[in-house]
Amino acid sequence: MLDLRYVVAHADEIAHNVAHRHVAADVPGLVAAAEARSTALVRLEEVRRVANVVARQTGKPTLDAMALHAAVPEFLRSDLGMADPAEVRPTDRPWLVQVGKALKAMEPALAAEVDRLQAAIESRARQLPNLTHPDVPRGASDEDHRVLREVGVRRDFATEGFAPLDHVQLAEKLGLIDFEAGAKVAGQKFYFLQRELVLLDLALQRFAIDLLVQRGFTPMVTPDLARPDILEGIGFNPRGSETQVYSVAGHDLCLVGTAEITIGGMLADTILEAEQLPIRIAGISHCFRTEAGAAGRESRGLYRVHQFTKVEMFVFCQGDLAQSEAHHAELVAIEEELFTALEVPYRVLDICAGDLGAPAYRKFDLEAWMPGRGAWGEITSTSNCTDFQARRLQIRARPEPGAKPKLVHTLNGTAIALSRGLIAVLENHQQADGSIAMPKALRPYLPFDRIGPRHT
RNA sequence: GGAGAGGUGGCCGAGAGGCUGAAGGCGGCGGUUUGCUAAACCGUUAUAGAGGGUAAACCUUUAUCAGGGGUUCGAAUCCCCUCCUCUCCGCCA
Repeated sequence: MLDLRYVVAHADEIAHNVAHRHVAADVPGLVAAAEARSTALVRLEEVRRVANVVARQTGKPTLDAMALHAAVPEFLRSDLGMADPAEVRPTDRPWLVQVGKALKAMEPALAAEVDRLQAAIESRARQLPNLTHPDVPRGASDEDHRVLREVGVRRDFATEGFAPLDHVQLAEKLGLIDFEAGAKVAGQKFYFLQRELVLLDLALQRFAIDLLVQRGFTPMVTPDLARPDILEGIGFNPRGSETQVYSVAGHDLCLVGTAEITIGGMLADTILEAEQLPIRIAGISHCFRTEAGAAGRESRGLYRVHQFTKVEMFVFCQGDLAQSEAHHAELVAIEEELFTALEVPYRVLDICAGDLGAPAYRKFDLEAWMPGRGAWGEITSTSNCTDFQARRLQIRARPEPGAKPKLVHTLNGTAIALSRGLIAVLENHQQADGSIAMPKALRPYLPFDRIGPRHT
């Protein structure tokens, strides 16, 4: 969520940003509603103020006729029978009660008007995405992302003398994934990991966690469910037909799509001290996604599934762009270090404005080369959300001891997703004999250095 | 799932229709005293919003005692609903 006062004061800039991001939002309507609300609110507060004065006077008179008359603004006097000071009876209890009743009767309509305008403001404000980093490329399609660099060497399978298989074929041959059983118990896009792949999955988690702990992250295993207001604070929409989020029937809970939700939520409504920051967390969770509207798209194998495990990085830092951008650069660097160590060729993308998602100020994706598809595929994503999430969640920090709290900046990034990360490792390390060599970096975590080959 | 006890300011803890945004204490901040520390004493110390003020200061004001609704001229206090926390029992990994 953006700062409403900023939006009203910079309506043109916001309108440009909305267009840049290819988002539909009614900025003029928002500004008009904000101004109308301000007027209505002043009126409502005046009525309440007078009601308080009259109630106090009824209980224990302290004002004379002139003072009581003076306490009532012009626009209310005739309605209250106080047009002239002579009509004011400051010690006449029944009279005061009548005045109090008259004031009370006015309140609901005024309050309803304020509420109506407030709702109009909020529904429009919710459509607004975060501001955008000036270097973010324009556009809204996959071709509009900027390729920042390409790292690692893609294997030349022709020279090696065999045609690479995709991970589904590899897993089939080696008995590593059972998609049919997954479909039987839970439906399409669920699966059982089996045999060595389970150990590889755990090894990748440990590998990522160990590296992150070295970098000063606190490891955590986080809840897989969260309340809807936490989801909304992070920028997810738990309701509606297009939602990516599963809700639990009979409970006010949702299955999380990422540990970003719970880690961000854990500090909701908190004021942090300067020395507590930055807080850097490495969270392990399961991730659940409905993939509504994604039917048929890149749906083979593990690429797009309803459930996977993920090691997520999350950072809370002071609400200062220089600091959050430095953390953002570090998150990308860590992602690159992980996949370099896993000997997976990748490229880094600066995601274009139209594809950022509402909370992100800037987003970098890593795409791994996936020989089985003969294409790049997204494996990680890291976003600087500046104060967009912190504002709704009310996460603040004092810039220095005793100073007024300021909204923090939040950042998130994938260390490794145990679905696409598995694809990248399996496909890039397949051998001519049908086995899969394990990257050296994982050897300390595995009781074998290759999976297969299997001869049946 | 069953039973009970609770939710008041940064924390503890009073308050049981009207000068209560809330006693008292702790903690924090400022000051006096002091060779330094400590102690003592004095003062001060919620958040969000609105209006005014060029602005910082400041002034006025609204709301907030878990949340929502109700009674009343007036609610932290009375009534209803919801949520949350804790304890015990059951079940379970």
